[in-house]
Amino acid sequence: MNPPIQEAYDALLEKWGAQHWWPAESRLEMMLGAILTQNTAWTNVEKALENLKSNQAISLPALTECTRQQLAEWIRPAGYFNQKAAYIKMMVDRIKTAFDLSLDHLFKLETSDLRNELLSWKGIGPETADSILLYAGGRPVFVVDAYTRRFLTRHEWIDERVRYDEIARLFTSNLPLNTQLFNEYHALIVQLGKTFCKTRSRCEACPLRAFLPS
DNA sequence: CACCAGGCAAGTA
DNA sequence: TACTTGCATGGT
Repeated sequence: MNPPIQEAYDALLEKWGAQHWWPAESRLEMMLGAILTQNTAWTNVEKALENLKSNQAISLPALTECTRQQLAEWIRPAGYFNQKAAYIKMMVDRIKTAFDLSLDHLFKLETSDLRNELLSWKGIGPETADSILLYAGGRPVFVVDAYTRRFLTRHEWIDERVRYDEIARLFTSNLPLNTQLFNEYHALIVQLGKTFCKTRSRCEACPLRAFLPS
């Protein structure tokens, strides 16, 4: 079947309006948040980012100079702090050696080259890479996360074992290739996931209830 | 108490 | 390729 991708977006936007993501003041903060929020509640990420801000640590030079142990302490509330501190350190090292410690240089890469570059960094998988491409790079790339997969399977628009890239293609092939549209759609899916779709029960207030299977 | 949250890497078969 | 496990905090 051909899922009502555009109609679902219209219903979500009607319900909640524009979300204006990503909640970050800079590309670097966005990238840090993308790593910190992996399998982690955003409220915990906010605490970690506050720690970094109060220590003036959201800058490439500061992240280069601090120790991995110090960084791990700052981001402790976000969980997996040893792994994530190592990932952030490796990211900054790579930006230093290959891009002169400049995000401007990094983001000059063409989209598919930039995606491959990000995916080559340990700790950056498809969702994190695509989040950075969309929300820090402004590229028309669709982000697929656990909420996206859940709402699609609940509505029986995909089988449970469909791969990441195929889910992304479901959106990119049924919508205009527009960065702002993909930005809002992903943000609205997260809003949906945080609010509904937590149980299998039908909810009267769900903006997508009209699309649920009978 | 158990379960979950805006994943990913590494190991095994 | 398909599955399993470790990583860790804070809220419900």
